[in-house]
Amino acid sequence: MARAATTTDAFNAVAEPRRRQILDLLAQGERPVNDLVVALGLAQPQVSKHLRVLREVDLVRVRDEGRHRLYRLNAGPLRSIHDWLRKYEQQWNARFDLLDTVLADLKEEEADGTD
Amino acid sequence: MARAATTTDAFNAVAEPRRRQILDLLAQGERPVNDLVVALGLAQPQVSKHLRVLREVDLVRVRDEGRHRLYRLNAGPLRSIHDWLRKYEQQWNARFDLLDTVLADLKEEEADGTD
DNA sequence: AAACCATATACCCATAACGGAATACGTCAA
DNA sequence: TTGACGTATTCCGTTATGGGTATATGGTTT
Repeated sequence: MARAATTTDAFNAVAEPRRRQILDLLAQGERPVNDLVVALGLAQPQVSKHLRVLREVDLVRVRDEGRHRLYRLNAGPLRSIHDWLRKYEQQWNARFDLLDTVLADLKEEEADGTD
Repeated sequence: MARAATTTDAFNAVAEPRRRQILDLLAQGERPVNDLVVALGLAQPQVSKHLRVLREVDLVRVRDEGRHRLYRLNAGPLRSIHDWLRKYEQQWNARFDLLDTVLADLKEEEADGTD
């Protein structure tokens, strides 16, 4: 088997930095493709392809306006990532390693009676 | 160019479900590889390979204990994901779509005077 | 030293990514 | 209708994935 498709879920879709940039831009409001092309400095086909991936995991929605296609953010699927991360929130400060060390030190002192 | 390596950053490392499972297991405490093998129902080499990826992005740390290698979680790098997500937290309820719709409706009514 | 246990690495395969370039499609203007 | 514009799709090449299986490495016990 190969790596899971980028369209599998939000985790995979968002692993690509350009796609995060696109979402960041769309967070400011609806935009046509060409706006994104300019803002990202990417070729238009690549942008369209990234948008397709984002559409497939429902991170963006489209609306046709004449010959333009206006993309907008749909942040909902990001919630699954946030939910998964929640259980780690208390651990990022690496406090636990520190705590371990401190506790070990205390235990030693207590055991050998050193000041 | 191909997809960014899984070892590029936490985003890519964590896109693989098995690796998230591994982190979930390690969240409960330090464990030797074989524990994970049993818990995941995966073959040992695959687990070692996933652990390598997680080590390379510093999401896990290792400690040698005789012939065992005890892996433990290092949640720090997850923070970068959380930080990126933060700007979207207020948008998950899709309230903005709703707002768009309402505003559009109001505009229409205002324009054509139809009740 | 030999046998054994725990883990890591090497090699193979099928799959798909991403960027580039060319082109197809759909809408609007003249 | 023809042409221009905005966007999507197709095809290509390079790269690396993740699982499978075999094997290497390192520590422990006898």
